[in-house]
Amino acid sequence: MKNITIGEVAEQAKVSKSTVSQYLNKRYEYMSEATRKRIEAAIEELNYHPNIVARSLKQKSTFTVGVIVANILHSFSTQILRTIENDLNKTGFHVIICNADDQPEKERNYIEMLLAKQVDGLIIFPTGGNIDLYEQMKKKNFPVVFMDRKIEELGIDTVMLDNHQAARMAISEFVESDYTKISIITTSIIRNTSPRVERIEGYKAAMTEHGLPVLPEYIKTADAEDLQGVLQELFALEAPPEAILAGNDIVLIEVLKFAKEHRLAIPGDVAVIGIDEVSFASFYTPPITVVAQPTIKMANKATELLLEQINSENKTARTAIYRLQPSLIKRDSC
Amino acid sequence: MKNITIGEVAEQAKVSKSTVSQYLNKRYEYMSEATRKRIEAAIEELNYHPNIVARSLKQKSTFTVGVIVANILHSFSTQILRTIENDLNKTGFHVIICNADDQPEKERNYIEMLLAKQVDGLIIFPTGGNIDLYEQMKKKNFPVVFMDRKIEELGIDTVMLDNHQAARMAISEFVESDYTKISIITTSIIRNTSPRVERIEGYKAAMTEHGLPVLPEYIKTADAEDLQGVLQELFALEAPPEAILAGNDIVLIEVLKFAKEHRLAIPGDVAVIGIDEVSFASFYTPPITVVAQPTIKMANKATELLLEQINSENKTARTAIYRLQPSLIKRDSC
DNA sequence: CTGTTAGCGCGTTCAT
DNA sequence: ATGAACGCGCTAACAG
Repeated sequence: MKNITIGEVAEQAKVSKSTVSQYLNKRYEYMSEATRKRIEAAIEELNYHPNIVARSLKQKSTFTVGVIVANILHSFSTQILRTIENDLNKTGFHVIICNADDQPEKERNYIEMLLAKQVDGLIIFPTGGNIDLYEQMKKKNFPVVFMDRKIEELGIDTVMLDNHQAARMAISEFVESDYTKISIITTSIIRNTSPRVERIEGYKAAMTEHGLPVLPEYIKTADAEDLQGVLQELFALEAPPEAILAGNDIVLIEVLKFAKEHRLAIPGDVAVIGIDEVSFASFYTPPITVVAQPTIKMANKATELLLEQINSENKTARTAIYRLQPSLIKRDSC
Repeated sequence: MKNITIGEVAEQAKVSKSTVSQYLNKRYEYMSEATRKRIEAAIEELNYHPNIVARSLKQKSTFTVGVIVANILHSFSTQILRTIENDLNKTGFHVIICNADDQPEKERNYIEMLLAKQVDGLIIFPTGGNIDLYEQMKKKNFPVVFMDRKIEELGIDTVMLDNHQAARMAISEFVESDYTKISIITTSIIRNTSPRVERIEGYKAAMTEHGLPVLPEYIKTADAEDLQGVLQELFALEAPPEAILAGNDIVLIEVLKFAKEHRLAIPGDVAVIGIDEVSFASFYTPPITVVAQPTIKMANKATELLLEQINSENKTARTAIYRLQPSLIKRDSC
């Protein structure tokens, strides 16, 4: 019923605890063949498994990292999560997944709990609402990497999309197809998260470059539940947009719903490009053109950076923001 | 740089460690207002946070549970995961997520590691390949609940869909629309997982009830990458099916791809019903009829059962299989 | 009300 | 080659 300990193994094998410990840590150099066999047998017989918690207490390493996503509803998050989990497990780490739900208070809680649990590192999609905590970890040299969003002036490794480029690619694509009335819609969160801001900036820059006017009424931001209303407004305009850039998968879905309900032909009545690849893009009618994030590469990079931090003693770790390039997947919605 | 301990707080506050411990555990009944304040101040000043690992070592509880999904690629898994995480976090538990990738060896590894890490309980989508481990946990009275798949004769709490009913609902729907040549396609895994088997059984039973022949060539099972081939075969038949029941979201996607590529009109050339709700079902062209699993309820039930087990000392826990009912979401693909 | 003491399970010198 | 003893950070009697 109860868990057996190293002591009981030692007893069973007629040796001392430390000898068993040696064995467990594969330091059998100074150990007779005979005792080794005995220990092996004892472990087998008792079905002994070392208590990692106790080991962690001593060794200061739990082989566990925490991942805090801003919002688990985005397909982007789950894709990233999937490959982080995969990468990290290969290295023998477990990952505790937490969903901050875009709420800084939740994020704060998670960070504190995870630190108290002595995780070896953290990958965070920061809400931006806990600068003090971020700074504290940075100062303590605790392994952290940010994903998707950057927090300026903090010097924390960050991997994110080249959002400017993502917006540009989409706009160029629209322009090539001779659309000029182009709208961008993003989901809003209270804080000005960098992806949202940057995508809008990129949109503006690209529009200007193409000699197109930047009209505020074409730039929309709303919570998921208000998206239909926003779309109503957009199409009630005197000059409704001919093309919509959906800032993420959730927006894209709402746009497609709207188009369906209002019998707007894509791309006839309105062209659409989404940021973030979605499961149905390739076989939708029409197939949806999309600017895809290199989620696998991003996740790989993040775990790589984190492991580097975890395994390096030197505090002179140079930090950087890694911007990965999006790719346009041309299909027929534009 | 280093973490501060309860000892340093005690020192700072001029009391003993145990008094600080009392304070931390909110047992300030027998503590002078003054010392309480001092401790509070010391904690604040030192920015002290208790080391949960050390606490766990003593208390035998890590407030962490592990969830091992069979295959994280299924939307069903991620939906379940999402609400388990949510439910459990409300109760102060963290969740370590592992993806067994349908490989029993991986599952075995995860179970052993998680147990060694002293998690308080496990929710498993069992591969079925580690009966000995399951039995062992059961015997030790270790909190476990199975999700989605049952392992017979083990007496472990299990929450799963009424798969028979799911298949029946779909078949009835097809029959009501006068389809008679009905095929079912599922993804295969080496082991005979119960959902797959039960859905096929349900299909057969329903077909028979409706006086329809059960044709082996209409019952297909394949890995995701072979699904297109299977569909080829199906439509190369002398009497190709008029309707397809897709056993899960992955199959559904492949069916829709196939239909698109081969210009098969839905439901004109082939009617389709999927098991598992998908993000695009409601606004696809045509909107896809689907048998949805009550994922939220299932996850709620699982965490409820797990917490019950964790919080109960009595080993007379009666166990059961909880079958939740699917619901048909009628749309236009059939 | 507060301090002393003794573990929790394991790893690590330091002797032997 | 092996064992005794101590410490990791915290909790829990038990004194006082």
